[in-house]
Amino acid sequence: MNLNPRPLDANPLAHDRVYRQLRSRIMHGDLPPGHALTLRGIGKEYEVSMTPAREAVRRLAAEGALTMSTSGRISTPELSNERIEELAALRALIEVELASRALPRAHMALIERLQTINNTVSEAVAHRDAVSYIRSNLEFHRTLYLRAQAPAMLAMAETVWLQMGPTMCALYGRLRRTEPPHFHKLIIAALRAGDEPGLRLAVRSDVTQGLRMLAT
Amino acid sequence: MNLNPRPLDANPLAHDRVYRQLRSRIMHGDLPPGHALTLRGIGKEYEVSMTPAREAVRRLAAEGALTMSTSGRISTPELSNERIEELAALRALIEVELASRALPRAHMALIERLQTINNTVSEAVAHRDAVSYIRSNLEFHRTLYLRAQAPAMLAMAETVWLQMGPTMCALYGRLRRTEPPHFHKLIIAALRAGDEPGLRLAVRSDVTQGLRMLAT
DNA sequence: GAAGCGCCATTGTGATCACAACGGAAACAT
DNA sequence: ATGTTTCCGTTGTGATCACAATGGCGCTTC
Repeated sequence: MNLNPRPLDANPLAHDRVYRQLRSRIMHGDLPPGHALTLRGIGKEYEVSMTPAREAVRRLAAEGALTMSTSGRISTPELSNERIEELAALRALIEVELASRALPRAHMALIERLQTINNTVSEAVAHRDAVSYIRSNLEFHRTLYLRAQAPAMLAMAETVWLQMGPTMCALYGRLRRTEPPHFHKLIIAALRAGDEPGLRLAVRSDVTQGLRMLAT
Repeated sequence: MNLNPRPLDANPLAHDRVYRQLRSRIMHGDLPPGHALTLRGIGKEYEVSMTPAREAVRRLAAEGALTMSTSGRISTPELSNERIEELAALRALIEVELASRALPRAHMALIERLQTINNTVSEAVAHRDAVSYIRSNLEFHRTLYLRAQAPAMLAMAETVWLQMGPTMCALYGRLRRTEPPHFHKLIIAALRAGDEPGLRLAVRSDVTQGLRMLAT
């Protein structure tokens, strides 16, 4: 019998560890757009050789989280306004569907968890903590969408988040206003009421609102 | 001045060449679901070492075109019915949007090209040529969506096609009926008439029709 | 005949190295 | 001062190798 020789939650593979840590940094806005990376630099930072670093970079590049110049140089993407609009439209399409699918499965415990996460979002906004804001905002959305039981769709949504990570970094770095997350409250209210059209509108508004700030 | 030392359309990089050829084979249904691949086998087939083969495989795995077992074994994905339903829903969401964005830019030359491609689709169906059918069907959709000028959305749509490639292979391999592509004609008619709601419905129907056949 | 067991060829992983191309800066010329 | 050229350090690419884990196959046993 297979006595679980590998603890699935603690994968020791180097390339996977590098991938996950880099991905987290990019998605959460640690790296500004156009930031250059090198395979040897990544390898040194995570104490691995070039090989796993290359695999992690290649994987992230395939997801659009990193771009490679024609000569192979690695950097975070600098998105054009047209591409930002596209990604926002994709967020709206996919996340509205995910929210809609999560609605019938949303019970009280989930709504309370969202409430708690949203308090963290509010605190982050009040303290002008950009990193904490991005992280808790994504956690809010992911917690809701996990209930949709649609892993392929969720993966697509996360890919879009990943691509927008550096741009979000640049945005919230120069953002000074402190606004409470109004649309999150609408989302929670629609969930409580079981109001599907209202939920779709609230999610769409929340996603689109971010776009307006990104338009340069 | 830079005298274009590298012809961009003839990239000699080995890993990219392997990636493109494998991707094409997968998307066009050359490989059945669950088909196993090995790095050394790929390297031998394309006359490269394991390193470029690994990069190509890693990239395809990141796009969902290949799956890797916990021990790293490589194979084409065997999709569950739930995942097929998800992917079909994603196709509907994204492709309807792409078609809608292409509509205002669709001029007569494009419609005639679609007509020509659709004739090839019909011939493939009549001859029960599964490979030709999948290829020309994808070309039909891609030709339309290219007009949307939305590369990020098109990339997402192609990623979904890629994930469904092996499943389509299994489906059309055992499909015996010969049906003319009815919804393609509706799409062309809606394009001619500038009928946006009709176009959305036709694209959604065309995508969903495939799902019904895939449901086991 | 079927289930359990052990062995070994096969496979992915990661490190290292040689190499060619790129990019930036310094040096030069105008 | 500006534009050009040269040059070298840096970077990605691909090949090769050692290694550990895996999984299939044949053998054993009941």
